[in-house]
Amino acid sequence: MPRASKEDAARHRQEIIAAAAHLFRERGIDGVSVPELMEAVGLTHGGFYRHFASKDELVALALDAAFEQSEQYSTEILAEQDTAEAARRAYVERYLSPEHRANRGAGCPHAALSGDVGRSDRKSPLRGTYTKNLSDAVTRLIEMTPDKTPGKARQKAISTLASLVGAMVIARASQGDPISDEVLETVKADLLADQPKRRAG
Amino acid sequence: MPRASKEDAARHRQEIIAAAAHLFRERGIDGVSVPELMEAVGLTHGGFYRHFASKDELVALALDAAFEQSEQYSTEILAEQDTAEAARRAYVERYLSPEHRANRGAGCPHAALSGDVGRSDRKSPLRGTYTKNLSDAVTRLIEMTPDKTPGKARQKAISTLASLVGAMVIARASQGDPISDEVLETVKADLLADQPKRRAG
DNA sequence: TGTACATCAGTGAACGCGCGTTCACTGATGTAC
DNA sequence: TGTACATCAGTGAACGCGCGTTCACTGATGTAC
Repeated sequence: MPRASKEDAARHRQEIIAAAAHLFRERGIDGVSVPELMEAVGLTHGGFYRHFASKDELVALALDAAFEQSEQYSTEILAEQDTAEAARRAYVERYLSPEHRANRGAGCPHAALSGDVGRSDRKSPLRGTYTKNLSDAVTRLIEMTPDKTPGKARQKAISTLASLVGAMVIARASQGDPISDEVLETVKADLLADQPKRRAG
Repeated sequence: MPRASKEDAARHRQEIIAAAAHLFRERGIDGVSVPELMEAVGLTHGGFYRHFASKDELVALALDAAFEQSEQYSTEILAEQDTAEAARRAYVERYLSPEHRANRGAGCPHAALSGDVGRSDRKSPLRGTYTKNLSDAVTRLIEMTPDKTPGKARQKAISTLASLVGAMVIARASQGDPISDEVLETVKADLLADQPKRRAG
């Protein structure tokens, strides 16, 4: 299969990025090799460098793609629900579900790749991609926060994100043990409880 | 340096485990090679297999050592403080500090290694080590929870752990950007707020 | 306590392997006329 | 629209490299007498 058409080549490029976005979340960046990625889309490894200057370049693109997919997902939830409160409830419930725990490759990039990004070089382009998408994730969570007091909504969004990511990371590491389900259920109940968030009396 | 004494050999073994516990947290399990580990304690790589059957065996021992160190740390805090509430406050403040964010290698194993454990083989011995230490961490956090109602205390401990781990993982991935500090500060404030946790009425 | 010898912690070269990357090659695609 | 040729997406062998691991060797340690 020499010389694919422009459209085929463009499609291949997108397929490689999509496969990388999935596989990197599933097995970590170092856990997926260039030959594996190319095989995943039905090509051989040699052609990789017609599309990307290096694996690092693909990593940045794949991280962006993973975040974009994740953003679409939460946008859908927001559109499906009538109120911010309902959207938040639906989001938290799906986020802390056994399905999300099992489905690393299609799940939240924060839960799947924050560890890898946190270890990457301080001036790696991954950092910029990550922080930009972190801010976007917070913004989307603010839209799901009923309390629209500017500062409060942002604080609640950030705390919610931290709880979600922490719970998922812990639940995945302890998967197979009953404590894994307990973590998901407990944090879910905590996040969905009617929290007045101000002093009771 | 052929044939070290029994005591030297035993000390070397502990040094290798300690170096691994530190370096694995800092750079990830795959990010540290056997030659690097041996060099870190002043030996050459060949002698590694007089101490451990494989790198995997060391990984399990190092994970255990990391958790033990972390447990000692929280035991110290508990001993230093007069009340459970003060211990919880001190623990949360130190956990969500810029120092802990910077000091991956000596920090919480949940924040540093949950990702790696979550990706490891489902029947890897790492899993057992992880879940055992997760339960212990929850138990210690229960001791720091003022509300001693059995169920409530455990729920709060689990939620607190998820928030801490999530905040640290996100803060490390976004380190260098102002949002990293914001995450630490916001989650800290949230965890230390006087939360009645029941309906305000 | 002193001597003779076996043990084995540590050395460093070497192993097979898979990694990221390069490159000569192929031949359908895309373009110029 | 048809022909001639340049382009370049994809192939597959090959590169240097570092990985985990093995192994023949060294010589101080530890033991038996």
